[in-house]
Amino acid sequence: MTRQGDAGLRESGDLQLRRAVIESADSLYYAHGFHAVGMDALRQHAGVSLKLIYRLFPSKESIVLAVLDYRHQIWAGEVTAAVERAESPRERLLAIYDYLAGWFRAENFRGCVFINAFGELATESPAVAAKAAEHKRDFRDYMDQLAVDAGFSAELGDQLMLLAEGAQVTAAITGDASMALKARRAAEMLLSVEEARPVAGTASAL
Amino acid sequence: MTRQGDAGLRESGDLQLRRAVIESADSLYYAHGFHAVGMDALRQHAGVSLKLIYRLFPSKESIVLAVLDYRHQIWAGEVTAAVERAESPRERLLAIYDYLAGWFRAENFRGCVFINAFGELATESPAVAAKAAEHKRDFRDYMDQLAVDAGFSAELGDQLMLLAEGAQVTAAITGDASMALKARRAAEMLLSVEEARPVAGTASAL
DNA sequence: CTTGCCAGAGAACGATGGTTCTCTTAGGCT
DNA sequence: AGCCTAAGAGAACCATCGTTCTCTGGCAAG
Repeated sequence: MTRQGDAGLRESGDLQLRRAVIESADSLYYAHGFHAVGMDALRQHAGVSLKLIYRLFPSKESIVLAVLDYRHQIWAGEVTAAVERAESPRERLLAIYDYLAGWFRAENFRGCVFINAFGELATESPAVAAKAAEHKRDFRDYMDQLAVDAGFSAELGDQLMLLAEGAQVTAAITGDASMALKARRAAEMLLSVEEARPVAGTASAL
Repeated sequence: MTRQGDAGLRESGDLQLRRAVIESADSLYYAHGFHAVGMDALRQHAGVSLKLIYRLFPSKESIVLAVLDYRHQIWAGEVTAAVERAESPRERLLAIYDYLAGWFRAENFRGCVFINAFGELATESPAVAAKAAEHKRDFRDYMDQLAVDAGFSAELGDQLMLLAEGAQVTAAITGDASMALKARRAAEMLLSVEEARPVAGTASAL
């Protein structure tokens, strides 16, 4: 950990530091909003110097983008894990709502960070707007794939996604965690409709 | 329009001015975000002096709250009008999605101002957070009432509301206006389920 | 031990925010 | 006509932001 020329160790140290800064930024930004958390608050919470932060990131915007990447990975990992835990194709499609129910009840729940980031930063940062759009499209594609894999239409995946998004905003704004359950029951009804009238040309034909 | 003591005329003039400022603020805040629009930009767009603005409103926050009130009235009026235009109880429940479809296609569409305001200002302004919550609860109550009036359960109203909210955020972030139609088709399926199995203790029993 | 480099702490800087103040001017009343 | 009020324009004020710079101290190499 000594020589300047030792690129390997320096790089790995930087990666650890980056992660520490990102995790600090993540919790602060999520709790208080992006504008409300200045670089000084981040420096203090992360316990590093401003100089170091600006060696790791060229600007605050790049930290925000890194946080969004970080959150996307966490979200994708946890959602995938919840789905994998489900025991039937039908339960795989409904697992998202149980995951949301647990999340909504967390005491630090403040809605979807991508929706919040879009509302707060989209006009001043096209990069943030693009990241939010990418995240939502990714989630939509995932639900579509899940639906198709279970023998339903891709459109049903879209509909399940809309219910999940609606539950997230409504739970965040009104503070009503029961929205996850309401969304789940709506999803169950949608599944029952397509089960009664199966879609042509899907995996169910195999 | 002359004397200072003429409280009546002074008041009515102030009301007109208030409305002009609120309308300017509304279009600017919606287009660019709340933080991004300073008092000077508002002064310029509204064509009035800063001094006048601060005589009409004690602070920027109060302007934001006034804008939210203004938007809520517009939303409620337009949604109600769209619902009244529908010709069957079933169509009354679905009218919201056609209204959303038209809105999403507007070139200045940037999502629900209450969701955006919540994401941007909730942490620094409890009053804004409360207004957003009030708006969403009002919409939910309205959909619940519509559902009950049409002989469905109030929970179906909640579900229709979640679909509408999901469509708003998803359309705003991804720019995909077809979300309104997807939400409508999901809503139609939910209606068909409850139609097949009517709910006890509703208006249909009368 | 001396020298030189690097990181940390925090001041400094320029921009911008919301809010207030000053100065000027126009107009109605006695 | 002359004053008094009020309004407009915009500078001033103070805080805070993101970003950069300076100063200082410690540690490794020679």
